[in-house]
Amino acid sequence: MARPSVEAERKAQILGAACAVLADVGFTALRISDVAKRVGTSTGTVHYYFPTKRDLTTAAFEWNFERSLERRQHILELHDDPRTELRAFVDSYLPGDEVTVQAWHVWAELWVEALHDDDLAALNERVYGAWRKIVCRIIEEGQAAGHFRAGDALNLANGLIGLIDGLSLQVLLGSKEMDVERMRVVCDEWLAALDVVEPIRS
Amino acid sequence: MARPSVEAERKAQILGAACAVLADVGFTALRISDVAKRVGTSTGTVHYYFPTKRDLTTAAFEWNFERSLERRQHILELHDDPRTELRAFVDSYLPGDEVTVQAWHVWAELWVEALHDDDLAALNERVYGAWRKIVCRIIEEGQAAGHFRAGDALNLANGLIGLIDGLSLQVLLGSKEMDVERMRVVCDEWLAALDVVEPIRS
DNA sequence: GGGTTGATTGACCCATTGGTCAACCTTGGG
DNA sequence: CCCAAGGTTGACCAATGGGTCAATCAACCC
Repeated sequence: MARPSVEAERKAQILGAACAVLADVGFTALRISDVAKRVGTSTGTVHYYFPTKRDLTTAAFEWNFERSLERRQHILELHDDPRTELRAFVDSYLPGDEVTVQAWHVWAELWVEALHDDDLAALNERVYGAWRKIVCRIIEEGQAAGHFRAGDALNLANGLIGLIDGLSLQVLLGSKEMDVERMRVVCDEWLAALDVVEPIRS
Repeated sequence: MARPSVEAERKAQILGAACAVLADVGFTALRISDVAKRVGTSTGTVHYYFPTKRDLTTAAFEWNFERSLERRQHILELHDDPRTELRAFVDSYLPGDEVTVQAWHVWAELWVEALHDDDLAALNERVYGAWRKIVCRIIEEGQAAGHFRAGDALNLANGLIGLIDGLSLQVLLGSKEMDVERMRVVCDEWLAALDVVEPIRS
Protein backbone atom coordinates (compact mmCIF):
# COMPACT_ATOMS: atom_id res chain seq x y z
CA MET A 1 0.00 0.00 0.00
CA ALA A 2 1.68 3.12 -1.20
CA ARG A 3 -0.89 5.54 0.20
CA PRO A 4 -4.18 5.52 2.03
CA SER A 5 -6.93 4.65 -0.37
CA VAL A 6 -9.16 7.45 -1.51
CA GLU A 7 -11.45 4.92 -3.08
CA ALA A 8 -14.32 5.11 -0.61
CA GLU A 9 -14.35 8.88 -0.56
CA ARG A 10 -14.14 9.26 -4.32
CA LYS A 11 -16.79 6.65 -4.89
CA ALA A 12 -19.13 8.50 -2.56
CA GLN A 13 -18.53 11.75 -4.41
CA ILE A 14 -19.24 10.10 -7.74
CA LEU A 15 -22.36 8.34 -6.50
CA GLY A 16 -23.67 11.54 -4.99
CA ALA A 17 -23.14 13.30 -8.29
CA ALA A 18 -24.73 10.41 -10.16
CA CYS A 19 -27.85 10.66 -7.99
CA ALA A 20 -28.02 14.38 -8.57
CA VAL A 21 -27.77 13.93 -12.32
CA LEU A 22 -30.30 11.09 -12.25
CA ALA A 23 -32.74 13.33 -10.41
CA ASP A 24 -32.04 16.28 -12.72
CA VAL A 25 -32.21 14.74 -16.15
CA GLY A 26 -33.20 11.11 -15.62
CA PHE A 27 -31.63 7.81 -16.47
CA THR A 28 -32.14 8.25 -20.21
CA ALA A 29 -30.19 11.48 -20.39
CA LEU A 30 -27.53 10.70 -17.81
CA ARG A 31 -24.10 11.17 -19.31
CA ILE A 32 -20.90 9.94 -17.75
CA SER A 33 -19.40 13.30 -18.66
CA ASP A 34 -22.11 15.14 -16.69
CA VAL A 35 -21.36 13.10 -13.61
CA ALA A 36 -17.64 13.72 -14.05
CA LYS A 37 -18.17 17.43 -14.50
CA ARG A 38 -20.28 17.62 -11.35
CA VAL A 39 -17.57 15.94 -9.32
CA GLY A 40 -14.93 18.10 -10.99
CA THR A 41 -13.03 15.21 -12.50
CA SER A 42 -12.72 13.39 -15.81
CA THR A 43 -14.74 10.64 -17.43
CA GLY A 44 -11.70 8.43 -17.13
CA THR A 45 -11.84 8.62 -13.36
CA VAL A 46 -15.51 7.76 -13.27
CA HIS A 47 -14.80 4.71 -15.43
CA TYR A 48 -11.87 3.83 -13.15
CA TYR A 49 -14.28 3.26 -10.24
CA PHE A 50 -17.34 2.19 -12.22
CA PRO A 51 -16.30 0.41 -15.42
CA THR A 52 -19.68 0.72 -17.14
CA LYS A 53 -22.60 3.05 -17.02
CA ARG A 54 -24.72 0.26 -15.63
CA ASP A 55 -22.26 -0.31 -12.78
CA LEU A 56 -22.49 3.36 -11.96
CA THR A 57 -26.25 3.66 -12.04
CA THR A 58 -26.84 0.43 -10.15
CA ALA A 59 -24.47 1.58 -7.42
CA ALA A 60 -26.17 4.98 -7.40
CA PHE A 61 -29.58 3.39 -6.89
CA GLU A 62 -28.24 1.40 -3.97
CA TRP A 63 -26.50 4.46 -2.53
CA ASN A 64 -29.73 6.41 -2.77
CA PHE A 65 -31.48 3.77 -0.72
CA GLU A 66 -28.80 3.59 1.95
CA ARG A 67 -28.76 7.35 2.37
CA SER A 68 -32.54 7.43 2.44
CA LEU A 69 -32.64 4.94 5.28
CA GLU A 70 -29.76 6.58 7.08
CA ARG A 71 -31.57 9.93 7.15
CA ARG A 72 -34.49 8.28 8.94
CA GLN A 73 -32.49 6.28 11.42
CA HIS A 74 -32.98 8.87 14.16
CA ILE A 75 -36.76 8.42 13.93
CA LEU A 76 -36.43 4.71 14.53
CA GLU A 77 -33.98 5.19 17.38
CA LEU A 78 -36.29 7.42 19.39
CA HIS A 79 -38.53 4.45 20.23
CA ASP A 80 -41.54 6.72 20.39
CA ASP A 81 -44.94 5.15 20.67
CA PRO A 82 -45.95 3.55 17.34
CA ARG A 83 -48.44 6.28 16.46
CA THR A 84 -45.85 9.04 16.72
CA GLU A 85 -43.19 6.92 15.10
CA LEU A 86 -45.33 6.00 12.10
CA ARG A 87 -46.48 9.57 11.68
CA ALA A 88 -42.93 10.88 11.78
CA PHE A 89 -41.80 8.21 9.36
CA VAL A 90 -44.53 8.98 6.86
CA ASP A 91 -43.93 12.68 7.28
CA SER A 92 -40.26 12.27 6.44
CA TYR A 93 -41.24 10.83 3.08
CA LEU A 94 -43.34 13.76 1.94
CA PRO A 95 -41.52 15.27 -1.04
CA GLY A 96 -41.07 18.68 0.52
CA ASP A 97 -37.43 19.61 0.94
CA GLU A 98 -34.91 19.29 -1.83
CA VAL A 99 -33.09 16.28 -0.45
CA THR A 100 -36.27 14.25 -0.24
CA VAL A 101 -37.42 15.34 -3.68
CA GLN A 102 -34.12 14.28 -5.19
CA ALA A 103 -34.30 10.91 -3.47
CA TRP A 104 -37.82 10.40 -4.82
CA HIS A 105 -36.70 11.20 -8.33
CA VAL A 106 -34.01 8.58 -8.10
CA TRP A 107 -36.50 6.03 -6.78
CA ALA A 108 -38.78 6.74 -9.72
CA GLU A 109 -35.92 6.20 -12.15
CA LEU A 110 -35.09 2.93 -10.44
CA TRP A 111 -38.64 1.66 -10.76
CA VAL A 112 -38.91 2.32 -14.44
CA GLU A 113 -35.49 0.93 -15.24
CA ALA A 114 -36.23 -2.10 -13.11
CA LEU A 115 -39.25 -2.84 -15.29
CA HIS A 116 -36.79 -3.90 -17.97
CA ASP A 117 -33.84 -5.19 -15.98
CA ASP A 118 -33.97 -8.20 -13.72
CA ASP A 119 -30.96 -7.17 -11.66
CA LEU A 120 -32.52 -3.82 -10.87
CA ALA A 121 -35.83 -5.53 -10.12
CA ALA A 122 -33.99 -7.69 -7.59
CA LEU A 123 -32.38 -4.60 -6.10
CA ASN A 124 -35.78 -2.95 -5.83
CA GLU A 125 -37.27 -6.01 -4.21
CA ARG A 126 -34.53 -5.98 -1.61
CA VAL A 127 -34.54 -2.30 -0.70
CA TYR A 128 -38.27 -1.88 -1.04
CA GLY A 129 -38.66 -4.89 1.20
CA ALA A 130 -36.63 -3.16 3.89
CA TRP A 131 -38.94 -0.15 3.83
CA ARG A 132 -42.00 -2.43 3.87
CA LYS A 133 -40.61 -4.37 6.82
CA ILE A 134 -40.05 -1.26 8.89
CA VAL A 135 -43.58 -0.01 8.36
CA CYS A 136 -44.99 -3.46 9.00
CA ARG A 137 -43.06 -3.71 12.29
CA ILE A 138 -44.34 -0.34 13.49
CA ILE A 139 -47.92 -1.27 12.65
CA GLU A 140 -47.60 -4.60 14.45
CA GLU A 141 -46.26 -2.85 17.54
CA GLY A 142 -49.11 -0.37 17.40
CA GLN A 143 -51.62 -3.17 17.15
CA ALA A 144 -50.02 -5.02 20.05
CA ALA A 145 -50.22 -1.85 22.13
CA GLY A 146 -53.87 -1.42 21.22
CA HIS A 147 -53.31 1.84 19.35
CA PHE A 148 -54.02 0.55 15.87
CA ARG A 149 -57.03 -1.37 14.71
CA ALA A 150 -56.73 -5.03 13.82
CA GLY A 151 -55.99 -6.23 10.31
CA ASP A 152 -53.26 -7.94 8.36
CA ALA A 153 -50.22 -5.79 9.15
CA LEU A 154 -48.48 -6.61 5.88
CA ASN A 155 -51.50 -5.59 3.85
CA LEU A 156 -51.83 -2.40 5.84
CA ALA A 157 -48.16 -1.62 5.32
CA ASN A 158 -48.41 -2.32 1.62
CA GLY A 159 -51.43 -0.08 1.38
CA LEU A 160 -49.74 2.80 3.16
CA ILE A 161 -46.58 2.48 1.13
CA GLY A 162 -48.48 2.21 -2.12
CA LEU A 163 -50.46 5.29 -1.21
CA ILE A 164 -47.31 7.26 -0.48
CA ASP A 165 -45.60 6.15 -3.69
CA GLY A 166 -48.55 6.95 -5.88
CA LEU A 167 -49.20 10.33 -4.35
CA SER A 168 -45.53 11.28 -4.39
CA LEU A 169 -45.37 10.63 -8.12
CA GLN A 170 -48.14 13.09 -8.80
CA VAL A 171 -46.62 15.65 -6.44
CA LEU A 172 -43.27 15.29 -8.19
CA LEU A 173 -45.01 15.77 -11.51
CA GLY A 174 -46.18 19.14 -10.28
CA SER A 175 -49.88 18.36 -10.42
CA LYS A 176 -52.05 21.30 -9.53
CA GLU A 177 -54.50 18.95 -7.87
CA MET A 178 -51.94 17.14 -5.75
CA ASP A 179 -49.29 19.09 -3.92
CA VAL A 180 -47.42 18.32 -0.71
CA GLU A 181 -50.10 19.81 1.50
CA ARG A 182 -52.88 17.79 -0.06
CA MET A 183 -50.71 14.73 0.16
CA ARG A 184 -50.18 15.35 3.84
CA VAL A 185 -53.93 15.57 4.38
CA VAL A 186 -54.62 12.32 2.52
CA CYS A 187 -51.88 10.51 4.45
CA ASP A 188 -53.14 11.92 7.74
CA GLU A 189 -56.61 10.62 6.96
CA TRP A 190 -55.20 7.21 6.25
CA LEU A 191 -53.28 7.25 9.52
CA ALA A 192 -56.33 8.47 11.45
CA ALA A 193 -58.34 5.57 10.03
CA LEU A 194 -55.69 3.22 11.39
CA ASP A 195 -56.32 4.34 14.96
CA VAL A 196 -58.79 2.34 16.98
CA VAL A 197 -62.17 4.02 17.06
CA GLU A 198 -62.37 3.91 20.84
CA PRO A 199 -59.03 4.39 22.59
CA ILE A 200 -58.52 1.42 24.85
CA ARG A 201 -57.43 3.34 27.92
CA SER A 202 -58.10 6.85 29.27
CA MET B 1 -57.07 13.63 -53.84
CA ALA B 2 -55.75 10.72 -55.79
CA ARG B 3 -56.80 8.05 -53.28
CA PRO B 4 -58.51 7.68 -49.95
CA SER B 5 -56.12 8.57 -47.17
CA VAL B 6 -54.61 5.74 -45.21
CA GLU B 7 -53.21 8.19 -42.70
CA ALA B 8 -55.52 7.44 -39.76
CA GLU B 9 -55.14 3.71 -40.12
CA ARG B 10 -51.38 3.78 -40.54
CA LYS B 11 -50.98 6.17 -37.64
CA ALA B 12 -52.96 3.85 -35.40
CA GLN B 13 -50.79 0.90 -36.42
CA ILE B 14 -47.64 2.83 -35.68
CA LEU B 15 -48.91 4.12 -32.33
CA GLY B 16 -49.99 0.66 -31.31
CA ALA B 17 -46.55 -0.65 -32.15
CA ALA B 18 -44.91 2.25 -30.34
CA CYS B 19 -46.88 1.45 -27.18
CA ALA B 20 -45.90 -2.20 -27.44
CA VAL B 21 -42.23 -1.30 -27.78
CA LEU B 22 -42.47 1.24 -24.95
CA ALA B 23 -43.94 -1.42 -22.71
CA ASP B 24 -41.38 -4.01 -23.80
CA VAL B 25 -38.13 -2.14 -23.60
CA GLY B 26 -38.95 1.29 -22.19
CA PHE B 27 -38.56 4.80 -23.45
CA THR B 28 -34.78 4.75 -23.16
CA ALA B 29 -34.35 1.79 -25.43
CA LEU B 30 -37.15 2.54 -27.90
CA ARG B 31 -35.79 2.63 -31.42
CA ILE B 32 -37.63 3.96 -34.41
CA SER B 33 -36.44 0.91 -36.29
CA ASP B 34 -38.04 -1.41 -33.71
CA VAL B 35 -41.37 0.32 -34.13
CA ALA B 36 -41.05 0.14 -37.90
CA LYS B 37 -40.17 -3.53 -37.78
CA ARG B 38 -43.17 -4.31 -35.57
CA VAL B 39 -45.49 -2.60 -38.01
CA GLY B 40 -43.73 -4.28 -40.92
CA THR B 41 -42.65 -1.07 -42.58
CA SER B 42 -39.58 1.14 -42.84
CA THR B 43 -38.18 3.86 -40.59
CA GLY B 44 -38.89 6.31 -43.37
CA THR B 45 -42.60 5.66 -43.13
CA VAL B 46 -42.59 6.13 -39.38
CA HIS B 47 -40.84 9.47 -39.86
CA TYR B 48 -43.34 10.35 -42.58
CA TYR B 49 -46.15 10.36 -40.01
CA PHE B 50 -44.16 11.34 -36.93
CA PRO B 51 -41.25 13.59 -37.88
CA THR B 52 -39.32 13.15 -34.66
CA LYS B 53 -39.02 10.52 -31.98
CA ARG B 54 -40.58 12.91 -29.51
CA ASP B 55 -43.60 13.40 -31.76
CA LEU B 56 -44.00 9.66 -31.88
CA THR B 57 -43.67 9.00 -28.17
CA THR B 58 -45.89 11.91 -27.17
CA ALA B 59 -48.60 10.71 -29.53
CA ALA B 60 -48.15 7.18 -28.22
CA PHE B 61 -48.66 8.33 -24.63
CA GLU B 62 -51.83 10.11 -25.62
CA TRP B 63 -53.02 7.13 -27.63
CA ASN B 64 -52.42 4.86 -24.65
CA PHE B 65 -54.63 7.08 -22.52
CA GLU B 66 -57.44 7.23 -25.06
CA ARG B 67 -57.46 3.49 -25.50
CA SER B 68 -57.33 3.02 -21.76
CA LEU B 69 -60.41 5.17 -21.27
CA GLU B 70 -62.17 3.62 -24.23
CA ARG B 71 -61.78 0.14 -22.80
CA ARG B 72 -63.59 1.25 -19.64
CA GLN B 73 -66.37 3.16 -21.31
CA HIS B 74 -68.78 0.26 -20.98
CA ILE B 75 -68.42 0.33 -17.19
CA LEU B 76 -69.41 3.97 -17.09
CA GLU B 77 -72.30 3.44 -19.45
CA LEU B 78 -73.93 0.77 -17.33
CA HIS B 79 -74.98 3.39 -14.75
CA ASP B 80 -74.76 0.83 -12.00
CA ASP B 81 -75.04 1.99 -8.45
CA PRO B 82 -71.85 3.82 -7.40
CA ARG B 83 -70.55 0.99 -5.26
CA THR B 84 -70.66 -1.50 -8.11
CA GLU B 85 -69.40 1.04 -10.60
CA LEU B 86 -66.41 2.03 -8.50
CA ARG B 87 -65.55 -1.57 -7.76
CA ALA B 88 -65.72 -2.48 -11.43
CA PHE B 89 -63.64 0.52 -12.36
CA VAL B 90 -60.94 -0.24 -9.80
CA ASP B 91 -61.01 -3.89 -10.80
CA SER B 92 -60.41 -3.01 -14.42
CA TYR B 93 -57.15 -1.33 -13.43
CA LEU B 94 -55.62 -4.32 -11.70
CA PRO B 95 -52.60 -5.29 -13.79
CA GLY B 96 -53.81 -8.77 -14.54
CA ASP B 97 -54.32 -9.37 -18.24
CA GLU B 98 -51.72 -8.52 -20.84
CA VAL B 99 -53.51 -5.50 -22.27
CA THR B 100 -53.77 -3.82 -18.88
CA VAL B 101 -50.18 -4.65 -17.99
CA GLN B 102 -48.95 -3.09 -21.23
CA ALA B 103 -51.01 0.04 -20.60
CA TRP B 104 -49.54 0.33 -17.09
CA HIS B 105 -46.03 0.02 -18.44
CA VAL B 106 -46.67 2.88 -20.83
CA TRP B 107 -48.12 4.99 -18.02
CA ALA B 108 -45.02 4.38 -15.96
CA GLU B 109 -42.81 5.48 -18.83
CA LEU B 110 -44.89 8.62 -19.24
CA TRP B 111 -44.53 9.51 -15.57
CA VAL B 112 -40.80 9.24 -15.52
CA GLU B 113 -40.30 11.08 -18.80
CA ALA B 114 -42.71 13.76 -17.65
CA LEU B 115 -40.49 14.41 -14.65
CA HIS B 116 -38.04 16.02 -17.08
CA ASP B 117 -40.29 17.38 -19.80
CA ASP B 118 -42.86 20.10 -19.25
CA ASP B 119 -44.96 19.16 -22.28
CA LEU B 120 -45.30 15.60 -21.07
CA ALA B 121 -46.06 16.85 -17.57
CA ALA B 122 -48.89 18.91 -19.03
CA LEU B 123 -50.12 15.86 -20.93
CA ASN B 124 -50.05 13.83 -17.73
CA GLU B 125 -51.90 16.53 -15.83
CA ARG B 126 -54.60 16.50 -18.45
CA VAL B 127 -55.12 12.78 -18.81
CA TYR B 128 -54.55 11.99 -15.16
CA GLY B 129 -57.07 14.70 -14.36
CA ALA B 130 -59.67 12.90 -16.46
CA TRP B 131 -59.16 9.70 -14.51
CA ARG B 132 -59.26 11.62 -11.22
CA LYS B 133 -62.48 13.35 -12.24
CA ILE B 134 -64.25 10.12 -13.06
CA VAL B 135 -63.41 8.56 -9.72
CA CYS B 136 -64.33 11.77 -7.94
CA ARG B 137 -67.71 11.86 -9.67
CA ILE B 138 -68.51 8.27 -8.73
CA ILE B 139 -67.58 8.91 -5.11
CA GLU B 140 -69.74 12.04 -4.98
CA GLU B 141 -72.69 10.11 -6.39
CA GLY B 142 -72.15 7.40 -3.83
CA GLN B 143 -72.06 9.92 -1.04
CA ALA B 144 -75.21 11.60 -2.32
CA ALA B 145 -76.94 8.24 -2.39
CA GLY B 146 -75.82 7.52 1.15
CA HIS B 147 -73.65 4.55 0.19
CA PHE B 148 -70.28 6.12 0.89
CA ARG B 149 -69.18 7.85 4.06
CA ALA B 150 -68.69 11.59 4.12
CA GLY B 151 -65.37 13.24 3.37
CA ASP B 152 -63.74 15.41 0.74
CA ALA B 153 -64.45 13.50 -2.47
CA LEU B 154 -61.38 14.86 -4.24
CA ASN B 155 -59.11 13.74 -1.42
CA LEU B 156 -60.75 10.35 -1.37
CA ALA B 157 -60.34 10.02 -5.13
CA ASN B 158 -56.71 11.09 -4.94
CA GLY B 159 -56.10 8.58 -2.18
CA LEU B 160 -57.65 5.72 -4.11
CA ILE B 161 -55.82 6.58 -7.29
CA GLY B 162 -52.53 7.01 -5.49
CA LEU B 163 -53.01 3.66 -3.84
CA ILE B 164 -53.69 1.96 -7.16
CA ASP B 165 -50.72 3.59 -8.86
CA GLY B 166 -48.29 2.74 -6.09
CA LEU B 167 -49.46 -0.85 -5.75
CA SER B 168 -49.50 -1.39 -9.50
CA LEU B 169 -45.88 -0.35 -9.75
CA GLN B 170 -44.80 -2.99 -7.29
CA VAL B 171 -46.95 -5.61 -8.99
CA LEU B 172 -45.43 -4.70 -12.36
CA LEU B 173 -41.99 -5.00 -10.81
CA GLY B 174 -42.80 -8.58 -9.97
CA SER B 175 -42.55 -8.17 -6.22
CA LYS B 176 -43.02 -11.41 -4.33
CA GLU B 177 -44.80 -9.52 -1.57
CA MET B 178 -47.21 -7.69 -3.85
CA ASP B 179 -48.96 -9.57 -6.61
CA VAL B 180 -52.31 -8.95 -8.26
CA GLU B 181 -54.21 -10.97 -5.66
CA ARG B 182 -52.73 -9.07 -2.74
CA MET B 183 -53.39 -5.85 -4.55
CA ARG B 184 -57.00 -6.81 -5.00
CA VAL B 185 -57.33 -7.47 -1.28
CA VAL B 186 -55.78 -4.13 -0.32
CA CYS B 187 -58.01 -2.26 -2.76
CA ASP B 188 -61.08 -4.14 -1.54
CA GLU B 189 -60.26 -3.13 2.03
CA TRP B 190 -59.97 0.48 0.96
CA LEU B 191 -63.33 0.27 -0.82
CA ALA B 192 -64.96 -1.44 2.15
CA ALA B 193 -63.76 1.37 4.40
CA LEU B 194 -65.48 3.82 2.08
CA ASP B 195 -68.86 2.26 2.74
CA VAL B 196 -70.95 3.78 5.50
CA VAL B 197 -70.66 1.81 8.70
CA GLU B 198 -74.42 1.52 9.13
CA PRO B 199 -76.35 1.29 5.85
CA ILE B 200 -78.84 4.13 5.83
CA ARG B 201 -81.83 2.10 4.71
CA SER B 202 -82.85 -1.55 5.01
C1' DG C 1 15.71 10.08 -4.63
C1' DG C 2 14.35 6.20 -7.09
C1' DG C 3 10.90 2.86 -7.53
C1' DT C 4 6.25 1.13 -6.99
C1' DT C 5 1.61 1.50 -7.32
C1' DG C 6 -2.70 3.72 -7.01
C1' DA C 7 -4.99 7.35 -9.27
C1' DT C 8 -5.98 10.64 -13.06
C1' DT C 9 -6.34 12.49 -17.52
C1' DG C 10 -8.54 13.41 -22.01
C1' DA C 11 -7.87 12.38 -26.75
C1' DC C 12 -9.46 8.91 -29.48
C1' DC C 13 -12.20 4.94 -31.39
C1' DC C 14 -16.30 3.15 -32.91
C1' DA C 15 -20.95 1.44 -32.48
C1' DT C 16 -25.38 3.27 -32.43
C1' DT C 17 -29.23 5.74 -34.12
C1' DG C 18 -32.30 9.81 -35.27
C1' DG C 19 -33.31 12.12 -39.13
C1' DT C 20 -32.77 13.30 -44.35
C1' DC C 21 -33.48 12.60 -49.04
C1' DA C 22 -33.85 11.34 -53.75
C1' DA C 23 -35.72 7.73 -56.04
C1' DC C 24 -39.52 4.94 -56.54
C1' DC C 25 -44.10 2.78 -56.16
C1' DT C 26 -49.25 2.87 -56.25
C1' DT C 27 -53.68 4.35 -56.91
C1' DG C 28 -57.20 6.76 -59.20
C1' DG C 29 -58.74 10.46 -62.31
C1' DG C 30 -59.02 12.43 -66.80
C1' DC D 1 -52.39 5.37 -70.80
C1' DC D 2 -50.31 8.93 -68.60
C1' DC D 3 -49.98 12.01 -64.97
C1' DA D 4 -50.36 13.78 -60.27
C1' DA D 5 -49.87 13.17 -55.65
C1' DG D 6 -49.91 10.50 -51.62
C1' DG D 7 -47.20 7.09 -49.71
C1' DT D 8 -42.89 4.13 -49.17
C1' DT D 9 -38.22 2.86 -49.20
C1' DG D 10 -33.53 2.24 -47.31
C1' DA D 11 -29.00 3.99 -48.05
C1' DC D 12 -26.70 7.60 -46.14
C1' DC D 13 -25.15 11.51 -43.03
C1' DA D 14 -23.89 13.48 -38.83
C1' DA D 15 -23.94 13.65 -34.05
C1' DT D 16 -23.64 11.56 -29.91
C1' DG D 17 -21.57 9.32 -26.16
C1' DG D 18 -19.73 4.93 -23.85
C1' DG D 19 -15.58 2.89 -23.20
C1' DT D 20 -10.30 2.34 -24.09
C1' DC D 21 -5.68 3.40 -23.38
C1' DA D 22 -1.09 5.18 -23.20
C1' DA D 23 0.87 8.75 -20.83
C1' DT D 24 1.31 11.10 -16.66
C1' DC D 25 1.05 12.31 -11.88
C1' DA D 26 1.43 11.81 -6.82
C1' DA D 27 2.15 9.70 -2.55
C1' DC D 28 4.62 6.67 0.15
C1' DC D 29 8.40 3.31 1.34
C1' DC D 30 12.99 1.90 1.42
